[in-house]
Amino acid sequence: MIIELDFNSDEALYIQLRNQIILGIATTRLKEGDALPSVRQLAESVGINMHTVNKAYTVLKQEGYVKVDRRKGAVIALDMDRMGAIRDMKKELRVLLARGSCKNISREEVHALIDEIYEEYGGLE
Amino acid sequence: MIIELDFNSDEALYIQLRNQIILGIATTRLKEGDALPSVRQLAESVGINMHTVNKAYTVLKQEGYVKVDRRKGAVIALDMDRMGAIRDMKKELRVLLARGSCKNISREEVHALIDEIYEEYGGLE
DNA sequence: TGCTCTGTTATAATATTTGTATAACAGAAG
DNA sequence: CTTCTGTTATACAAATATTATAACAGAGCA
Repeated sequence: MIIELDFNSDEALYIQLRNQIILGIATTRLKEGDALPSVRQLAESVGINMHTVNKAYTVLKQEGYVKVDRRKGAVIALDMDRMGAIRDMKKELRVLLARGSCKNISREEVHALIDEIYEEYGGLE
Repeated sequence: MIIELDFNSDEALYIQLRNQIILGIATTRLKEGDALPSVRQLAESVGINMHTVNKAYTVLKQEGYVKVDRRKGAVIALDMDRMGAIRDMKKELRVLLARGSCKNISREEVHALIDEIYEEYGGLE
């Protein structure tokens, strides 16, 4: 999987990494059981420090997207805490929708946006 | 408007402030033209430093939610950059939906969540 | 005029976060 | 026995977040 970082972004590098890997899982480019590159390997290929990659992997582990095997490295392994995930999503949606509402983005437009994104990534379903 | 901060949150205080004010606008507790408390006043009432409040106001200004008048203080004034707002929302939704998708949250469930939030705040429409 | 309120600006100090840099360790694979 | 994993322990630099004082100009008001 190709990973690209924006070094001028205000988003931390390890967060960008995390997000891209989650996107990869959602779009089935990464599947349950797939191994991620080793921290050193990915660090070198992207041009950042090993610890930054390690931090991304640690976050992914804590959030239930990968399990880390000392021999194989990080492996996609989804832990289904649906309740927690829904709670988190709702909390973030509240602010996101409020921002949209202030900018005259209607409820219908938000629904449409979501459908658009689901169609962008055919595999996201 | 009552503002409460979580000092144990991993969210920066000025971001929490920003979010609560945006929520206030979306739920019509704050309306166009309403004045926010002065930086010193709000800082004291919440128990934080003046500069932290000032930073929140500065961000709100940059993002087009308030205008700052030297005599009246910060006043709700929405600048309608719908295109920009939609672009921002879409970008954030992509990651949010991907996270949900990994946790087996369906497209329909996301739609339902959004409707739930809109109904929570009757005034958000 | 003088007092008080606004945001603004300028420093400074401190703590936390982010990212990098080396280095070493234990466990597993070959 | 070498090489690959992740993990851990430091250390350091840079940026960010928060607090702390202090002063300034403009406006409101008595």
